[in-house]
Amino acid sequence: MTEGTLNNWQAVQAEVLQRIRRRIWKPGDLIPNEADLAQEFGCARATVNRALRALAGSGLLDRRRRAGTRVAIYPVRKATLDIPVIRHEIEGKGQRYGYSLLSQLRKIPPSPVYARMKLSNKAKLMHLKALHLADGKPYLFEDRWINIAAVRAVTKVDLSQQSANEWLVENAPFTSGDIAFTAEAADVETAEILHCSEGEAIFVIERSTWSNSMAITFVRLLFVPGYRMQTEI
Amino acid sequence: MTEGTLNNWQAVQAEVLQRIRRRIWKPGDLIPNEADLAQEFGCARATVNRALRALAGSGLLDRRRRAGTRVAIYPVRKATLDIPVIRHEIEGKGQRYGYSLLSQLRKIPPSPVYARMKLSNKAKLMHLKALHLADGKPYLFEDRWINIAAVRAVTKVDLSQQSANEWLVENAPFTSGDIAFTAEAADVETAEILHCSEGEAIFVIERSTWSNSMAITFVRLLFVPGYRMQTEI
DNA sequence: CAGTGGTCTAGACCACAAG
DNA sequence: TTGTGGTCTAGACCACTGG
Repeated sequence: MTEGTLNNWQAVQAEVLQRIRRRIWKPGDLIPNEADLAQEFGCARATVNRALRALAGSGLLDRRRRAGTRVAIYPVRKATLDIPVIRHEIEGKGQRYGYSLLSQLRKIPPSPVYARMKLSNKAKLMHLKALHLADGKPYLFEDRWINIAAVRAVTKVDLSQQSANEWLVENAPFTSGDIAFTAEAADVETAEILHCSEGEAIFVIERSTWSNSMAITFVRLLFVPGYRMQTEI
Repeated sequence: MTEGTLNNWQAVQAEVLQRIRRRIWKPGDLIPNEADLAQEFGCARATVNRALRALAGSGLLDRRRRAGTRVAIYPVRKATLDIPVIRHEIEGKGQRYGYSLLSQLRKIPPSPVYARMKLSNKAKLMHLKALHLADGKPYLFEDRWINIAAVRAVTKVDLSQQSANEWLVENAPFTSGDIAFTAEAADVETAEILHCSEGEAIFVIERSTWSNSMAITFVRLLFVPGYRMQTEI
């Protein structure tokens, strides 16, 4: 048993982690309450609280008022993905960024797009296709729909110079969104744009965003074959 | 301007968010320091601190000692993915879970696997192949390497009954790991196991975990075509 | 050097939910 | 009802880093 006091929340967190890993506290076990731990560790309850709250946030503990704190039976691991602006992602790898607007027009989208954006009325949206390049080579094909009603200013922007991605990030903050990841076979158009073969496996990110339940945009990002999205857990 | 005091951190967070969204504080702007905001909001500095810390955590603010707090120029969005135990993921959709161990043997892995696990010496590892089913249909093909030296007890477990996934979660806690997502074309073996066609686009998760820099396991999860990983942001 | 965020403390009250 | 975590407060000291 370690003697001495744990005088910061990281130390408390580390000690609790140890006890979970060494199975002193096993999955499903109820651990002592904050006040008792504070006394044992020789620190304030707020310090224990912060440590335990952090561990609960990363899925290792389950905490409920009155019921106390338990070691999670199945620690649901949480991976945090950073969704950077594409230009930054490319420049971050030390590559030269390129951008090319392929088409821009207003039209009524197919119903799957409506569904994803949770729109009901059949208004025209702005439809963009663009290609992002890394060191001059195709990197990502962007297929985007923008709800003009939600972000009128977009009609006055020259999207052949600044990508819709960046413009929206800076000018159309969203309050909620959802994101999905899939693998798809490249269709003819995608294959041509990304300089790959039809049918190749493409990593796809689909993202929708809303501002107070008003749809802003829906975008499909189709990455060049071999793309790898990576993070730490 | 809202009158009255903001007496909890969520309210402070909401107010700060408003000011960012209404562009009262623009990207790049230095915002008032914690003490000033506490006075303005009529709450303790700790309350402001917690609100701002949370916003910084979600990428909307950049905070540095002495330099102060700025509105992030490019709010790097963070998506949090839950990595559940596979059985729970399937049962959570209301489907019946099935599991089948396809093969289990000890052998020396190919060097790409060594690289991923950051192993140097050429010891034998345990190699598992297993199929997870949802309502009796193939859902996920698991191809896993386990470092026996790191988790000896695994040799005594009957992995045809309990999936390695679940056993490891409960018995081999890790301290760090990394995870990657890609799209790949199904090879012959995968196609056969997942009952799909060779060359179909497969969503793949690769995960490695370590316990204090000792490699525990490396696993490739190959999902049936059409799989969609989704989350909110 | 000095101003900023990072954290701790001791005490207090509150919100929730299990019994 | 009552024990638990959730949070706030006022004050304090510290760590970092920009000028």
